[in-house]
Amino acid sequence: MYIHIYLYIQIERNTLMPNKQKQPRYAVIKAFLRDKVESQEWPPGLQIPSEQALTEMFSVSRMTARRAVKELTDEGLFSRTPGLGTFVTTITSSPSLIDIVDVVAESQRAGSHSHRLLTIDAVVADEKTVAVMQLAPNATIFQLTLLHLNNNRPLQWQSIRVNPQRVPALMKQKLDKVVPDAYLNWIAPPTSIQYQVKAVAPRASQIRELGLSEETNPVCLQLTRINWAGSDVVSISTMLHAADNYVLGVELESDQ
Amino acid sequence: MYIHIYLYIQIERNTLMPNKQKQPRYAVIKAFLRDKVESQEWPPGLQIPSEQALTEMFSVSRMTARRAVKELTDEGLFSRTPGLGTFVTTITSSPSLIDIVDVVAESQRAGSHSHRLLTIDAVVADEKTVAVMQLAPNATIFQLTLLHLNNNRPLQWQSIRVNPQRVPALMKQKLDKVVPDAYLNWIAPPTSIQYQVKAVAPRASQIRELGLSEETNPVCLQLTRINWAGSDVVSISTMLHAADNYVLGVELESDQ
DNA sequence: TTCTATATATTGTATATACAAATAATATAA
DNA sequence: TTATATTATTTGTATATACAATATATAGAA
Repeated sequence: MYIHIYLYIQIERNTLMPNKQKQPRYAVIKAFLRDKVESQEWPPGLQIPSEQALTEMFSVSRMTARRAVKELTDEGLFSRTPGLGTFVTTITSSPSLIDIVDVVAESQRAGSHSHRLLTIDAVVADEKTVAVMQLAPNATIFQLTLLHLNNNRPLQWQSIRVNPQRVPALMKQKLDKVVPDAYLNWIAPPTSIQYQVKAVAPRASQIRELGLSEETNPVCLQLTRINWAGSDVVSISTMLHAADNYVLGVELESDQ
Repeated sequence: MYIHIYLYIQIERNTLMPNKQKQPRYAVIKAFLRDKVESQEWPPGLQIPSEQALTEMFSVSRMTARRAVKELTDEGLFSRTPGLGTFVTTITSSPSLIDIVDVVAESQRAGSHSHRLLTIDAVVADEKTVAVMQLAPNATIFQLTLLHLNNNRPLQWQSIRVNPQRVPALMKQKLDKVVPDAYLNWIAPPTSIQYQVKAVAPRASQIRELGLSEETNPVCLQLTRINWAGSDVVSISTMLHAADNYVLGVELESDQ
């Protein structure tokens, strides 16, 4: 049965649909295995066929069968133990991840983005910033705050603290024209990024700038982002979003 | 019996070959490549040595060199184009992920967890729940709310809506003894999980149960989690944490 | 010049093979 | 019976090889 389908696709490709690319064999096996798990035909905990068994089932080499199992294992679908076998994972045992959405980048892609520079200063760094950036005590840093807008409506309030040693010419740029993050990423491309997500109550000025109403006990989702270039901290950004506008993860449409 | 042999081998290793844990060759190449990128010797955008070049540099087969590059590519360190080459990625181009921390599981591991069942009812599902769970209109679901405690201090407020078709015997369990999530994962192990993160203002009852002070404009980080078993929604959980106690991502110690 | 074919470099897929390492079951010896 | 040794199964690492697919550079033809 499987072989029949495969040959059919081959013929399709060569005669009728020249653009329909052939699926690699390892991908076929991956799809087979994934379907078994997702359809719950193979429940969590079950041992799946060994590489040798898959090799015979699909008439491929062991390395090809192995690739399919390996990639799904990397995805967290299986767990393997040498000498024992491969097993369907219980999903609670695998860590869950969530995407950090860059709403500003999305707004820029949509062509509806603009921003307003609120403040830009050279200030003496507070203790925490000194510690994170590994600066000398009372060192001066650049601090700017800005408001990102989507279709001229407030989208995100952002504060950026910049390490002047990595971006000395920051104050000379026309940052009301260029988005500061774009300039920073140009001058000092980050090699790693740390994120933190937190719920906070916005300050009065932030309520005003984000256009929130003060009566309804406003709440913001705050992202803090540290950009590293090698072993140096280039910038620390704090980004505030109105809780109603910004949600991380899947849209679920459910209330509390 | 078996265990005795195992321990014996362990001791042999520890005495005769103390630290010499032989690293696989592909791991050596991975470490080499990772160091080049993290030390910024190879900046973002740079083309790295081809598989053939690495093969000669390390006197390994192409498949071994390829494995090193491939795994780092999967991690997001490199991007590859057939016919062109392999390049160090600009980190802004790769999506960022954040771990969803299960504070309840951590508290259980630490042995300091307890919980209090607040309510448990069979109720008529609201429209949104009917839609997500794909139930008949006005279908009955199980709804329970509970408070998780760590060292007898409020940790998380949780509401769970359960699909009775997948967990019919829920109401007969002693859920003041067993954590409901543990029972649900036992009866209907999830095959996939969706998360959502949001900032919310807690309700009066939640403020009281979480032990928050009402004066200070309390704020909570809310996780919503949908557990799937195959194509069925088993449960929808809403979890509330005091903003001060719960942070996703790295601890940064920075304020707004 | 411009277009076209060819060659080259690089990544992607696939096979066949070998041996190492870990686990479990079985056979053997004390 | 009990401890030890052997065997089989399974996953992990590594090599050598072949050909396909893609992008660029180069040489040749119009």
